[in-house]
Amino acid sequence: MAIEQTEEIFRHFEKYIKLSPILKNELATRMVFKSFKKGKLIHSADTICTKSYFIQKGLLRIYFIKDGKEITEYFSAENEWVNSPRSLMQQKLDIYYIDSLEPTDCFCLNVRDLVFLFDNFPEMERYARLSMGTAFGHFMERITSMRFTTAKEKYQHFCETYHDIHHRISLGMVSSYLGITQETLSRIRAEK
Amino acid sequence: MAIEQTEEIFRHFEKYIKLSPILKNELATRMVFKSFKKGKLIHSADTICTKSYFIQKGLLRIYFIKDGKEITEYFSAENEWVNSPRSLMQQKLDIYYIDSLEPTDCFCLNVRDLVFLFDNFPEMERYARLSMGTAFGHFMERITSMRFTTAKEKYQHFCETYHDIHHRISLGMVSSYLGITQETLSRIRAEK
DNA sequence: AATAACTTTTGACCTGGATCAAAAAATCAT
DNA sequence: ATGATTTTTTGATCCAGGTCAAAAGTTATT
Repeated sequence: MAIEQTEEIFRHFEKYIKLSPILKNELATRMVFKSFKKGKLIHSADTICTKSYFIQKGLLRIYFIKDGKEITEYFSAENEWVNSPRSLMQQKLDIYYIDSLEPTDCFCLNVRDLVFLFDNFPEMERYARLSMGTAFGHFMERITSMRFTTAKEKYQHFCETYHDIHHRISLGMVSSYLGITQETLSRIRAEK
Repeated sequence: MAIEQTEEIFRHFEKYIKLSPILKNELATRMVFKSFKKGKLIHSADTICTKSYFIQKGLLRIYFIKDGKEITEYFSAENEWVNSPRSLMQQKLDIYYIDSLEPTDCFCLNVRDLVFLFDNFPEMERYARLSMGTAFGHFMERITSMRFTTAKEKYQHFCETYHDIHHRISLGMVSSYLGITQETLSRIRAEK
């Protein structure tokens, strides 16, 4: 991959670890740049996940299907990794689908390269541990926000968490993310 | 710490990584065995968390206080690590308290030793990454179980998740964990 | 054992948000 | 552009679970 495109993702890594020139080179060699147009299915639940995507620009949705309806698990935007976590790490099937809500540019690493990097660069293990810690904190906040809060408070929390992208996402996707109905969310939005 | 007591925790590590004799020795040297009687406050929100506890036997609760009431974030029992995650990792204050719901025996590692182990044993980084992955999966399941489920289904999911300990925990603590009222939980339990 | 201090259960009532239905608005395809 | 499809809004009704209150049961203290 052209080394000039890697600045952003390297900056992301360097929030957590120092990148040696050797590791930078290994990363740049292994990452593949990919563009998806809006509405593309990037990963399906009936395949094992073999790739992890780092979003440079765009917006993806991770969802599963319950009673025939798509339920949003979460959204991912710029500077975040996206994959089907259990499927990727344990190389088995899981319930999640991933699609693009906007035209999206990604860096893509396949599972063999990930394993290589973890096996040969301890700092990659550290990066993964620390960045997962950050994600963990967000999950705990989300769990807190889902108990003991009204639908309106849930929506407000959502707008804070996804402040710069909440207006790019359709009503139905947001409502299933929050665990409320479309109708209720529509009324909440109307009332101010 | 006496090396004979470490069998269980070593077995836990070895679910994820291979332990070299050197690492075993470092762990055994640094871990301190601690016993808490029931009802002891193990960590308070007004201190920075400096220790991580691995439960050998017993039951701990992680909670925070909202509107003067204790809200259970989660429970931890045998073979699990307990700490105030963000407080421990970032050495800053966070909202969580930890107390013992039963007499509890733990292995205790302080933050300096943790840092030493992470700095000197890449396999510890890997262990942390992989075991966090497991915890992550549980959180995702919990989030799913909290949306689109009735109070009864939430309680059933709780009983499955904490199958061998759900009867050891008081009503109020369970209901705040689930985000329902005590009264509702009492009625659910009564009805069969 | 008696008293005090929690914890759980039971009852009566009320409300936030679900459900069902259909109109209005926005987006897409030819 | 024009009709077709999808998304959002609005309305009417209903019920799961919240709130408040008080009784019953448990556990701890002297």
